[in-house]
Amino acid sequence: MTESPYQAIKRCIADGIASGNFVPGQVLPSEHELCRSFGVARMTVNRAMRELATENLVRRVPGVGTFVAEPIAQSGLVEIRNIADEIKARGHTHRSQVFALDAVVPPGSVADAFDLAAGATLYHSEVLHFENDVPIQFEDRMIDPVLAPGYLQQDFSVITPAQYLNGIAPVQEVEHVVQAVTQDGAIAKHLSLAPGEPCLLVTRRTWSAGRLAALTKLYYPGSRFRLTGRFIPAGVQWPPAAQR
Amino acid sequence: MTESPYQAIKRCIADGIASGNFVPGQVLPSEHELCRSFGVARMTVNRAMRELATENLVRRVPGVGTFVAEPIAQSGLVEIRNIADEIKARGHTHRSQVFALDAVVPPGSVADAFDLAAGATLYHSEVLHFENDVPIQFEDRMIDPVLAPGYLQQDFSVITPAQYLNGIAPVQEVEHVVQAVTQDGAIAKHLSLAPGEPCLLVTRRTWSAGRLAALTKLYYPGSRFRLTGRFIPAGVQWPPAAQR
DNA sequence: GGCGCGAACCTGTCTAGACAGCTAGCCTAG
DNA sequence: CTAGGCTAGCTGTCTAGACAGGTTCGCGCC
Repeated sequence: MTESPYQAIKRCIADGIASGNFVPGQVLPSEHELCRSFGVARMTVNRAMRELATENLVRRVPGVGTFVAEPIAQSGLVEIRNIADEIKARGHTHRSQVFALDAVVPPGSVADAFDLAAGATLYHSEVLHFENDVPIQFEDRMIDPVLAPGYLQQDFSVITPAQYLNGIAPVQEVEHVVQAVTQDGAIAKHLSLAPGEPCLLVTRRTWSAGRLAALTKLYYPGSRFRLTGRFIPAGVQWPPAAQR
Repeated sequence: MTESPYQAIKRCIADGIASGNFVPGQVLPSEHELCRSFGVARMTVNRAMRELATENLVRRVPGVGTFVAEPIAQSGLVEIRNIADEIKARGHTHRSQVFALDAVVPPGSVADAFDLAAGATLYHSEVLHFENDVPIQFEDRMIDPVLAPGYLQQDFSVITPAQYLNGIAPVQEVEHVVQAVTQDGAIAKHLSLAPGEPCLLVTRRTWSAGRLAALTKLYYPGSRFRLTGRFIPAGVQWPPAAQR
């Protein structure tokens, strides 16, 4: 799969932003300069930059120039996307650190949710995700061993839990509960939360093969994170467009 | 604000799809034909169609043609439900109090989002909703007067803005941005927030007739509120490759 | 010193033509 | 009748040049 020139330009700029060669707010070379650098027509450069702008990687100001956009982390509310993929899609680097990976006997309420016999164990993991070395998500996951027997043998600093699970147990149904909370203790420390800084807590339940598969708590720093969701209601129909 | 040719072509096709003139799966005119119809160069048509493709309104198959996309089936995590209905569904009583209902000249950023001429006004409302006399949501809404001409004449202590709007302007697309924030001032007072208590801020943008219809900020007290959503992932996208 | 004007530069958009890769359908040779 | 090739049509991409509208900044005039 060979890369077309405009894609090469796009990737080049995106890489420069991801690697920190271009700093947020910095002015980028003008289209004219890029034409000369890459030896292509302006329309080709224009398309690359225009697409970067619609992806919110750069901001363009007519008459002034093109600037590296201030990063605003955001994540899909509706879909379950891999946080690593999302970060990479923004042209940033992803890294994760594993704090726990073990089998535990869950508290009664959790055991009930999983319809678990008393004394049975669940697999449990705690992973902190970084975007450009800034902590962005702390993930606390309980998972049914039956559906993910090899869970404890994974290296979650290489593959994310979501990636691994998606491969072996397709998600059938998902429920999200979103709350605004404050945190102290370990989670606040991991996410570098200022005292009293609000924190988004997303509690996600996923069902697979008709049974509860995982119970995940995702903590996001309130000041550096947004959840977004977009959807199109089914069956919309429009009266003829209003003239202006 | 005058519309550029490629935008006119885009809107024309999009309106055709929205109005049902074009049926999902139907072949659209080729770029060549559109060139002749609109009297423009192929690059102009190409840009319009390419953007429609990235917006998932149409699907393009090289060597074959351009087709109206099948509507994306996904139920909203955050559907637009009426807060009054939700509260009543819980068996509680709903009451609301109107703090503002007026026409305002919005700040520049908001005017831009609405694609508004300078100095033009938007309708604006501020309503506080109570569940069993406990404040549960503060709603700050900006809305395009064109789409809701009678907005200012409504009594929003009787009918909620969402109820009214749903009746006159069906929603085409919705975007939610969820953040955890802290508030002070009027909103904190309305919601009886304790100092430093986190607060869920949902910024909702709704599109109707292909244009931004409303920009709504919903504030929920973090300690007394949860946002929940459930959805079933869309199984298969499209079957073009799966065919043979 | 202050003001206004113009030059230089930037992005946004459009044009007319070109080539490449792909597909579907027809048409011919075996 | 079938297999293979040919062709017409489609999208994807690129070019070289053009104009429009906005901003920045310096220079000259008052």
